[in-house]
Amino acid sequence: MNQRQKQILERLEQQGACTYHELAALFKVSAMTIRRDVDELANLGAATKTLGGVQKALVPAFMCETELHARLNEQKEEKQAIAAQALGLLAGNSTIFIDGGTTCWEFARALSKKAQGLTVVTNSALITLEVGQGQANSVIGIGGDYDPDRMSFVGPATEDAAARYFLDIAFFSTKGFMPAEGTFESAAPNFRIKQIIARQAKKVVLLADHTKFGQRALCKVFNTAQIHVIVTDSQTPAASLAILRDAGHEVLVAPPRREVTGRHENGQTRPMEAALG
Amino acid sequence: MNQRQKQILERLEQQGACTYHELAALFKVSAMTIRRDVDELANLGAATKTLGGVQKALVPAFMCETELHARLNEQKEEKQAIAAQALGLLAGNSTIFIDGGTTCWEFARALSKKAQGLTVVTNSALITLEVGQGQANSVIGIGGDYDPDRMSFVGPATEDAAARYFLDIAFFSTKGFMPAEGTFESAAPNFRIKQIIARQAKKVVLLADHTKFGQRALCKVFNTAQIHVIVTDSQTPAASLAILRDAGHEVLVAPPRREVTGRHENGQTRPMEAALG
DNA sequence: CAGGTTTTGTTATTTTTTAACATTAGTTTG
DNA sequence: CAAACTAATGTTAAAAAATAACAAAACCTG
Repeated sequence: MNQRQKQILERLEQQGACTYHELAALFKVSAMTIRRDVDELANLGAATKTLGGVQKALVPAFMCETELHARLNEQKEEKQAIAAQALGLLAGNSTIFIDGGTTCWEFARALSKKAQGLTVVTNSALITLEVGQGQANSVIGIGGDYDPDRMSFVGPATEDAAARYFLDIAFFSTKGFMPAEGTFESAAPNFRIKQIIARQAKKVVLLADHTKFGQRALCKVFNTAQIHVIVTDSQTPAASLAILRDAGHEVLVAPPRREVTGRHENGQTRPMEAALG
Repeated sequence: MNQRQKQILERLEQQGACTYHELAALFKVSAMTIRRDVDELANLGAATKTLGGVQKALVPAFMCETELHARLNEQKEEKQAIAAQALGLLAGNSTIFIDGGTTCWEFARALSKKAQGLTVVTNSALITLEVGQGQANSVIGIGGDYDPDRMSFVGPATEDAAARYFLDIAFFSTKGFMPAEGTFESAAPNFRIKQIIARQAKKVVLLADHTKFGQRALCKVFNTAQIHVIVTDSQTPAASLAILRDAGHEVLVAPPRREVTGRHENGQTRPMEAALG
């Protein structure tokens, strides 16, 4: 990124938007040059093109550039398939817990569109917003110290608050899952909350796509024995499934999802660029 | 919003982006009609215009179509001016509370850019995200029953959690403010939380633009005597200010914000629209 | 300094946007 | 029920912007 581009961004930060003409005059270069600068900035996601100019990037202020945002899109297909499958476990009027992981986020999205009448407890701010916005289900948020990287609440206050709730079903995602051992997380903050919730839930469900299988991480959260149902996708090795079924666990395998029909195949993350054949 | 517009949004939800031609063919109407539909959607913030078409709004999917979203833009200038002014009340390393109103949201936005090292307690999910994302300040969220209309947590669990925190400064917004009486809210849910927090804060600050003055609403929250500082904008009648100052309150009046220099005078919230003299 | 590369400027072409007006459909009202 | 009005849609022409392709300048680098 050249000097001029940096200055353009600075200006955007103050003004919000500029026309090409304005910038061309300001830097005493041709509009075409500005145009090229802006093209790059837009490609970087640092700014947004408008009709005759540029604008401050309007990506959702939160969840931009976060590492979470990237994770949200990994194995998206599988996660959606798992989410759809897990929906089948819900009965009307249940009280459920949804964990803050990315697989659970897909589950929450699916749920907020399809399910209704549920009471959803969560320590994830993202899931609170997602489910709450749907209006069809009520949400109870567990507060505490906010962890922006996970967009969820952690810490002692969260643990205290979690202890209030006794639920029908608790849905968890995980960093890693060894069928013969249990689930693993890479960081301590949220593992205690998970344990508290699981202990007070009638049914514990684990949502884990095939990439989670065989992965260990820093700390162990659940023994496999604590988990009643495992939902995974079709790419999980049969051997793993067998171990779980032999041990008496209910295992749901989500079928691969159907192809999308439309022609727009790209990822759609930035304006402009669109038409102009 | 007409039927076609709703369908456009649905399609965007799936595809991410469409061209005008595509939509015109799909609905068997002229491109001009689609264009007009999209213009409206873009104005609502429900979608984003691109060069030859539309795109899924980059705004957080939640908080669109909500009545809150609309309120966020009312008196935006004044609110920003007030927010900037209120920033001056902050000392380093304070622990503060920020209320869930829209004025407070502007304050949170300003704060997350300018301030650092603060501990911010809030029962607003929006503010949690906003401030948390900035990384410069830590956030403690107060959980409870989630109220999607306000994007904040309310109810007994929230009240219990609120009772844990003793703060240096608490910032509140309000529905209505009668200088000789106090502040008013239209709904009961959040008034108790405000009272609890205010009781435990060393300093209580009210952020209220001129439109709040002289308005009563369903229930009274604070007596004016409970409020230490009032921050308002320059359009508030001098008589009101006098009453407050005579009663010994600190009153800050935010000066009108300087004009933007470029030609882009609008609030920069949506792409396109920009140039084209 | 010659040769190459990168950056910038110019121009012509295509496409989009806009605005103004014409048309149609839909509603109200006498 | 039709006239009169209103709202929605379609059509067209003019203005502006985007793109692409090429020309010129600035900048290395050997």
